[in-house]
Amino acid sequence: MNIKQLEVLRTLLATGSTIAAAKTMGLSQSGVSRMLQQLEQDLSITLFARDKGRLIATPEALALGHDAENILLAVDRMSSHAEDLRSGASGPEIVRIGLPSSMWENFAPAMLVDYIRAFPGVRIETFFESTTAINKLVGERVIDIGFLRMEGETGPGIVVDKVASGTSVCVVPKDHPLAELETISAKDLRNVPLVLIGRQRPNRMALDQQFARAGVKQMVKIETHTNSSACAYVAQGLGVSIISSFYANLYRHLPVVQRPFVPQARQDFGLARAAGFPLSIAAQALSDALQRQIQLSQKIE
Amino acid sequence: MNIKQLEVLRTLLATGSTIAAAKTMGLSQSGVSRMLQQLEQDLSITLFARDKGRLIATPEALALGHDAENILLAVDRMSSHAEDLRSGASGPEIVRIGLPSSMWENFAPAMLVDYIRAFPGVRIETFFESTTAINKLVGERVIDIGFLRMEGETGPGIVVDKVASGTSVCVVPKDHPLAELETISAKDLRNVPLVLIGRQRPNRMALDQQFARAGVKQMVKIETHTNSSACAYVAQGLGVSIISSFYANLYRHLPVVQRPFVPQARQDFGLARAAGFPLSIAAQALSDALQRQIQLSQKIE
DNA sequence: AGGTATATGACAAAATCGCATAATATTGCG
DNA sequence: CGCAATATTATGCGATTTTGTCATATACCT
Repeated sequence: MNIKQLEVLRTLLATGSTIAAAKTMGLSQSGVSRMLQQLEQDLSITLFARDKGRLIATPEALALGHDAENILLAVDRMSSHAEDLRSGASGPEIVRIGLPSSMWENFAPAMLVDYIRAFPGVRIETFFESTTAINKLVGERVIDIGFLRMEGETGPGIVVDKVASGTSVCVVPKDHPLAELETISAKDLRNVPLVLIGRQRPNRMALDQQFARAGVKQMVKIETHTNSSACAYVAQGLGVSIISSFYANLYRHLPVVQRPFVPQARQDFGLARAAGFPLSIAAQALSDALQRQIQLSQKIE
Repeated sequence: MNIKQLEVLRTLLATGSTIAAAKTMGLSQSGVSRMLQQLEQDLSITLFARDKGRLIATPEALALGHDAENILLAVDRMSSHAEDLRSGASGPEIVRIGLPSSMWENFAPAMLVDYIRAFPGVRIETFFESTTAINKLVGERVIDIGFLRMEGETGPGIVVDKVASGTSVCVVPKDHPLAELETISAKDLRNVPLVLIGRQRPNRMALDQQFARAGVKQMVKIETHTNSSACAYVAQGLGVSIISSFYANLYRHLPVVQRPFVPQARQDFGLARAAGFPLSIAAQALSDALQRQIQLSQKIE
């Protein structure tokens, strides 16, 4: 598979014939025909039916044509990006911080109130993203410092300092029968509607295995991808969820309670920055403010 | 530029040398070296500095390496998609919906409570993403339906039906002097700390121009990228923000008020789905539940 | 019969790739 | 300090593969 072949697929879908596609692409008709055949061979799938000497797009062609479009758009973006980098642009000094989406309502505002008191002139940019995205954006120097879950591997050229930890807890509505238990295990969740996050992520797979070992089939009602939405769904009675106590502590204001989910898994959280690039004074101070806010948010009342 | 070259870039960033990259990729060292040179020539940019006979990644390499990764991931997805199409694989039916991050706390849970009452057996997956990301994910068939701002262009092969609208409002803390005004204009925001979103997006650029035309320099204290964090920052007294009334209505529970920001811009919001693929009954019902929840959220009390 | 469209044989040009080697730098040891 | 060993990138060269065109065969429709 190569980029020219994907352009052929896109153009064939748009024009309907090899002759028209050839004209559009500045190639010979036979060249287009060969490239189509080569792409079909590479993908081991028939993209166009040959019906009485004419090409008819198969449903597979339509489906994969979209994938091809995505690839070609990504290629265009890369080319544009390269051009932007060549021409260069710069702005005033700011500090850019990446945080999980769970932190926008209370944690981040409180942290910034604290920070801005001491650094009134600094301009802040906040990104609420997933751990994976923050990892990437720190590596790309789009973000100066980023709070993320430590899940083993970070990108190349990134340093992560551990700043917090948590353990797995089950979050249930305040008035739920399960709220009366001291601890909750997979066995307690038989036939209980679940709201789960992190599908296909390592911690989620470990959780799935805990259920499997307990011989309990998960009754997943809602999959989502943020701790915040999981807590909100629990508060609304849509099910119970299993997340880290670190995040659960950020949602004490919701009508939910948390119980240790046994056996408990541990989660570590860190602050990521690019290796080899010392933080500016402003950025280091924001890092300090973040850690003060972590202390406050995890304090047991 | 070709796919093999992008793999070379990715592998070089990961391994640091042509010898290691060659080993990883099953190529010769000289082949890797040539492909890197060819890619640099194609992009007209230096990706690696040659420092004493060794390659040192430039910032450009790190930035473009992310683009390359996106392309390669898209290629992998296409290959996997082709394989799925060949094998005719299918799983349990679920509905996957994309929503802005602003909706996780109240809107989404309420919508799902409503929906699940009528469709108890359907499994839901929620993605809280930006308009751009939702656009992409709908196009890639990762998301079945996605709520997004209508900003002119959607991806190819996507249909967007308008389902809501809003106007620009200034969100200020309840007890702020500006709360006493009936309407707020750029002139009223001279020397007022601002919390703004959507930097480099079209609507934000239009807003910037409004300030420029009024001769008012923006005192941007915080840049962020979600309506929810903007409202939270305003509630904490970190500044005032200008967002759509549609989103402001989702945060009436915060100690903030909204005033028309004049001259008022209008925003349209739509529900996106893939063109040519009719929604399943379950997906259509979720679309209906979303629109009912929109009616409820925008009701004036 | 003429027009339209795709597929294929033959061939040339371009690109890819590996081998061998040159050039440069670092490291360890006497 | 000098030298050998090792590590790394870049380049000349040749073989192989891929790309792409020309000419033409084949099929279908009017």
